[in-house]
Amino acid sequence: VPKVSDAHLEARREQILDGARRAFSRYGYGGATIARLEEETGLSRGAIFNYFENKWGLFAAIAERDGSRLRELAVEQGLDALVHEVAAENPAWLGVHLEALNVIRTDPRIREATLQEDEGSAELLHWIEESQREGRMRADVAARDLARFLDVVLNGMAIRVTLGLPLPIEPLLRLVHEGIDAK
Amino acid sequence: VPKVSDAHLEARREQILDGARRAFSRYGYGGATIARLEEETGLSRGAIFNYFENKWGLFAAIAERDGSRLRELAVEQGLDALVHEVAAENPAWLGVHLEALNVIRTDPRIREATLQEDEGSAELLHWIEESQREGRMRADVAARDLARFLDVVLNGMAIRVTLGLPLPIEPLLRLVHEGIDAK
Amino acid sequence: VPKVSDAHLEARREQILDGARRAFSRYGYGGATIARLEEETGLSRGAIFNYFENKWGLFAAIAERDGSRLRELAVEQGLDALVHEVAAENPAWLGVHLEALNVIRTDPRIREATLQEDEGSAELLHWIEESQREGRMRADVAARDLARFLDVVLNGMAIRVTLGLPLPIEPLLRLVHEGIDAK
Amino acid sequence: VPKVSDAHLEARREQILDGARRAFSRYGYGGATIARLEEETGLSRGAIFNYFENKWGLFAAIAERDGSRLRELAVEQGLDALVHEVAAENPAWLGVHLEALNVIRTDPRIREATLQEDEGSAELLHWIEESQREGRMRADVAARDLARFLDVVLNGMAIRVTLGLPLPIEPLLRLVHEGIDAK
DNA sequence: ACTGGCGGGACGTCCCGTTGAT
DNA sequence: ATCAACGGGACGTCCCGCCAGT
Repeated sequence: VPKVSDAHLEARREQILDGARRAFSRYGYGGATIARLEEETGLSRGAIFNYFENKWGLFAAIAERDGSRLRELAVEQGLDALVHEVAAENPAWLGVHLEALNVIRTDPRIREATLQEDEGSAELLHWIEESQREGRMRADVAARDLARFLDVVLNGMAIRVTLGLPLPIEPLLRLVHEGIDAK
Repeated sequence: VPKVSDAHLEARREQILDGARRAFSRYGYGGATIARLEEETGLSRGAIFNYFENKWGLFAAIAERDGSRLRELAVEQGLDALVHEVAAENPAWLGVHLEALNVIRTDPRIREATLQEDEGSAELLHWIEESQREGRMRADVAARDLARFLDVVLNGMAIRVTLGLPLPIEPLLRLVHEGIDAK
Repeated sequence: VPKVSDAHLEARREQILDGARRAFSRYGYGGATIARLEEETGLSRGAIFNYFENKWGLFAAIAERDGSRLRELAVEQGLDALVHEVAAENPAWLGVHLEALNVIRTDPRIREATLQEDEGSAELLHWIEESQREGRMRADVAARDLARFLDVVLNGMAIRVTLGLPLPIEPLLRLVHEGIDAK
Repeated sequence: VPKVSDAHLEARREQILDGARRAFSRYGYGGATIARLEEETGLSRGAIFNYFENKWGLFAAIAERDGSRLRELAVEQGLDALVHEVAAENPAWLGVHLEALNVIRTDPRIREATLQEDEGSAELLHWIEESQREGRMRADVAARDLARFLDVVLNGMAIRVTLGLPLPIEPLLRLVHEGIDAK
């Protein structure tokens, strides 16, 4: 018989995830010390590590969700809405997404482990293929390459947003939709 | 009185910068421990800290050079040549460029210090304006916005390259030049 | 007002002592974490600390019983039967006995507290003196010294048994008897 | 080119070994915290772990030497001299010997790793066999069993000595000799 | 009576940068 | 100019025991 309700447990878990997400986003994985995780979650190490194996387990739980959210949201609500929202809010999961890429890039062990896996979500690809069939996206470029282009743009955009640099949303979307060269 | 020639001193300094660049690129700032810097440079702590104040000073010296190289090279040799070269070589300075952005993003003190500064190089802007005047780039979008779009694309591309993910150079360049929507 | 019978309480207490004895014997005092005590007893922290002040109190309760069992059993059932039994079973209390000696030896506070006390059980001494009077043990060596010799042999034997090293029972008993028996 | 002489390095290493030996002997492996190792060696963590991989590496280096010294000294200087010396001095290596046995007994990983190895030194066995051939030790008991008997006695004696309990040297040697000497 | 969520002290380890020796 | 021994701060983790909850 658990001491507290499952709802409470779940709420605590979310509380930890939310606080840790902020900490990881703001300070990066290495910069998010346990002390900062305590501050940001409002809980002690004892509490945090009661829900997660260790710091890496906590980050992994967050990164797994947030790491692909950029592409998922593009599919769900469309490119334009995504860009508008992200640019306006600079959500913490955007920082976690970038931080996850950092860790993959710089930690030798993690790098080997994760790069084996599938690149990107298949859903983005499906969405593009469907858009091509419906005539909304150009079909003379392979869907896979369109997906990679979008990945490039979204990540590049994420960098500017998380750095707090100005992002000209409308012109950028226009360029993405049309191209930069003079006609 | 120096025992060795100035040329020797300069060579040693470059030796350190080169080795450290590899280390910072591969492991990130935090992951590049002094021990790894020693390995990669082939010199000892004493030598390294004789030329640079501390680890941060060494990184700053490298990052200052490499941080803007992406944009500079775009101006110097054109977008296409840059993309081809970067994708093929994955140069160490590319990793340093991304790592510099990481540090700016995650280290509170650095963040405040650097974001005050001018955003990006003025040279990129000049080059774009010139291209617009010469009719090679579209003029119905502000040069500043074109520059930011290029920044987005180049950084996004850098992420893929440094992660070792496939980058479809020709299609990507085509999309950048034209746009993704069906005509 | 207790909700359960005294018999139940006593049974629970024994359950805890038994499980904890196994844990202390296997892992030592420091290695027997509360988590392992929970596993081994099948009860939770709350239950354990409801019956015992703290981890040390639990160990002390066990060690007090088991610490002198070696000598007690020698008196009760004779040396030969004891050696046979111990070598065959490697009982948990044997490990606790050794672990208690360790703790006394290495914990400064415990050391001072326990070494004041009487060395060994008086019963062993009485038994030896009686054996001497009855002509079963040699009388040309002081009973106190015979007791200490037996203590040495029993502890040394305990080390081999708990380590799982082979113990040649019959030859060993023969050598001991040739030392202590009356001619 | 080393900064300091090899003699200095070797002296430092011995200084660390000596201090750590005292700490391990007095407090046991777990009780010998890094802080206590610093106190006892008079050096900092930086110095200690410059010479040894980690705490376990330091202990292993000491234990490997001291773990078998009891049997070695028995061979080298004879049983009687050994017992006299050990009882009078309670040398730190005696505590390390016992502590090594503790660790082997209680640490699951160490246990598996070490119990595979050969039991005891072959030298003790050779010495006994030679003594048997020369008529100084009884030959009607297998040398291997005599060795194990001696192991039992020496370890049991070590416990009493390290605990600070009185050890009646002459009577004890007399009893042991009546067991092992040739008639 | 019993559970287990949680706080927080202490420990081993990592690693930066100083310093004194070549 | 270069080296490597060394001091010491900070971090992640372990884990004891309290107490709120049932």
